[in-house]
Amino acid sequence: MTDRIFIGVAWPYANGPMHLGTLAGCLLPADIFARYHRLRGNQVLMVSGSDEHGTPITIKAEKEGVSPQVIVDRYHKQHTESLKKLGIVFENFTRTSTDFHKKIAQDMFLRLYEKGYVYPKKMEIFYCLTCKRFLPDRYVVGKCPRCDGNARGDQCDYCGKTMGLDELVDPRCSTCGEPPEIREALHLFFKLSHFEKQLDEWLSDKEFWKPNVLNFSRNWIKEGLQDRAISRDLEWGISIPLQGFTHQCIYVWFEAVIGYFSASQEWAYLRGEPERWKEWWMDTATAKHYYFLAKDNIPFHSIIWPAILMGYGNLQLPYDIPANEYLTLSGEQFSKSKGFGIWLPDILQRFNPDAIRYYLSINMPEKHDTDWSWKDFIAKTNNELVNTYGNFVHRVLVFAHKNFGVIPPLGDLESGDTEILEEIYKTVDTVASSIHQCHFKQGIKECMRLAQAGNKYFNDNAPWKLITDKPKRCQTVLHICLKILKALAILTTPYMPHQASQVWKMLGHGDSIGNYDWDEATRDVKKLQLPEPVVLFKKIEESSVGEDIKKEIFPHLDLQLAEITQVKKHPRSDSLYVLSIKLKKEKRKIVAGIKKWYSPEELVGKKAVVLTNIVPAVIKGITSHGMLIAAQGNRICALFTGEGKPGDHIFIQTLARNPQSSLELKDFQKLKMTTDKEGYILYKKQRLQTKKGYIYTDKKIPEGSRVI
RNA sequence: AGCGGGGUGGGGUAGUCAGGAAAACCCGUCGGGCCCAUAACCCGAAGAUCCAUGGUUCAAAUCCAUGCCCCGCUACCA
Repeated sequence: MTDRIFIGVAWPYANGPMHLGTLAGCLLPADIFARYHRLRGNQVLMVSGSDEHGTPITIKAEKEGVSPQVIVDRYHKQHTESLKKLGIVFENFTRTSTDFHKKIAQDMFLRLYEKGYVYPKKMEIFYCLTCKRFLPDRYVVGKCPRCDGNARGDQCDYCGKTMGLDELVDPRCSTCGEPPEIREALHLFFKLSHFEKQLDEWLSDKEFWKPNVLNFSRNWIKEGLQDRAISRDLEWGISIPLQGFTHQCIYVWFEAVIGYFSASQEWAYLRGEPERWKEWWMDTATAKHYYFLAKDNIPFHSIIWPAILMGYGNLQLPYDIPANEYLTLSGEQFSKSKGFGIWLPDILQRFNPDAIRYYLSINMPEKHDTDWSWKDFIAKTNNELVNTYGNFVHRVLVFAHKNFGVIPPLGDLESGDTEILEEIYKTVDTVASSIHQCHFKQGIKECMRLAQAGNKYFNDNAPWKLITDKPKRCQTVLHICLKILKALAILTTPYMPHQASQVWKMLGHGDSIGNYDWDEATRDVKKLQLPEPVVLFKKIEESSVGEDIKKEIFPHLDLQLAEITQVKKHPRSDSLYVLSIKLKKEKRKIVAGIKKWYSPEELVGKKAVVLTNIVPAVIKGITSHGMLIAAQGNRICALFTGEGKPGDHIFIQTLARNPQSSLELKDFQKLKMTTDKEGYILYKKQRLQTKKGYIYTDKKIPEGSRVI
């Protein structure tokens, strides 16, 4: 019997291009899952869309001097194109700015209001007189009353103190810099607290969830659910359909999740069967709802969205939320707002989408954060995808095409044959159950294992000898190899759909692999004419990511941002200082020869770049545990500084950090780093950075100055 | 600070929830085979006190406790 599978994918925000993390954590697992279920003959409804409302989009539009609509149109189009290239297939990928969504979001809002789950309450908010708008927390900056550090909104960046609006010292609007005033405003609150018990009960039988998702959600409830404001003073959003509130908008987190519901209805409407969505949302017996998202989004889907659905009544609740962890880049986190990451439109231009899908599948952040490293991407693509898998497909097809031209018949079986045949059947089952349980990494690994077993089988039987000695036997061996290929084509379809259909064609099928189901993987191979095979995947040249990675010593450096806490003169030298510096946790002493250029007053409190893993050196009697990095040119010396906290790592995007325990000075001196005309520090034409931004000199210095 | 994740051969990971025979996989190193294939494929070898200490057990990488060290979140970013 067929199941109905609803798949909701977290809505990518339309203020910039999508990055790899979204693909790895949300889109790809969802697509694998959906494709698998479609192959299984289940009815799949997979929806998502661009999340197009909210302040960040307004701000971006203002910066560019265009209307928000221009921004969201641009990125929605770009998102759609990226998805198409990647082969991520939705039943409906829509956007939150449609009238359709607006109407349904407002209906849902009203229904909750009518049932008493939404109620008005007064609250205090910052209002900027210059910008003429209310300011969300993150758009107010000021000083922390406790540590005097920079604080944003209701929390101090530095010491982490949370505070009320009135506690923030010297608050400023982050856009115009003017002090805002506190205004009282009437807002609408969602009565989340009302659903506490109901949610707890609903979660009680979710033992099959990923432990982190379940524990996180249960803890949230245990700590007590607070009612949340769901109205905002914005012009860019869905207006609240209530008298007295029409100047306000529905808060985006509230409105965006409703998109799952509206996108389903829109899908039904667009295909001319406007009632079909009910099969997924109201037929609670057969429909299962899955949501694919990243860990930061868990409570919205495991608490708030279910509460909305409960409040609305009679709608299907999530069945599973197999949330993923994060994908990091060279060990640092992706960030859309900081512009740090790998963007889908960019990487799709450079690499085969199936290669990207492969690497992200085998390296998926299912249980913990995983790292996208360019080096590893190249290694896995070349060694596993190209060599093991691609070459197996190729050698079999080339051999069969050259010697037979058709798929040869199966003769008498030997023991090795039955073994490999069983291996096929076993793999088909394990891949199925892996995907079924959302263990995507395991599934693709099983596919690779079968390809490897195929290689072994091919080698052991040496058909290139059999072709002259025992042609009949050779036919059987090749028949079995082609059977493996057929199974692999089906099994890898969810992971790498493009190559799968290519293999399918090369096996002599005149029709699309899309016409077949999962069980086709084990059905007999027919005598089909084989076309001329072509290569599936080409190796990635190391130069295509721009670096000679192997001899690279840059990754061995452990460069960190350090705060200088104390400056003393070196007792035995006129040019040296002894600096106390603070890293993430530890404190160190380092000796630096910058007395000529900096006074102690200038240095204390400064953030500077320090090489922390250099072998400690005794300099005129004092041991220096690290080395201050500076640029020198034309008799000027400058230190480097940048955004971030003490201990933050400094790196470049294309090389993963891999610090050695101790680095010789001469190794460091081999590296050529220079400054550019804007004062950024370059290594191999790339700027060094923290995750918060680039590293730069603290004073003007000639372009091309050596870094020492 | 609070919350979450992690520490497994030289590098990268799996295994840990439901404790049990030789700790699995990819890369790298060394040796061998093969030569159909994208200089690819196959076999073998070296290499791990599975972070530390203590505990539970006939049996611990796996369970419990404590400690050390990394990383992330606590931003309307997946």
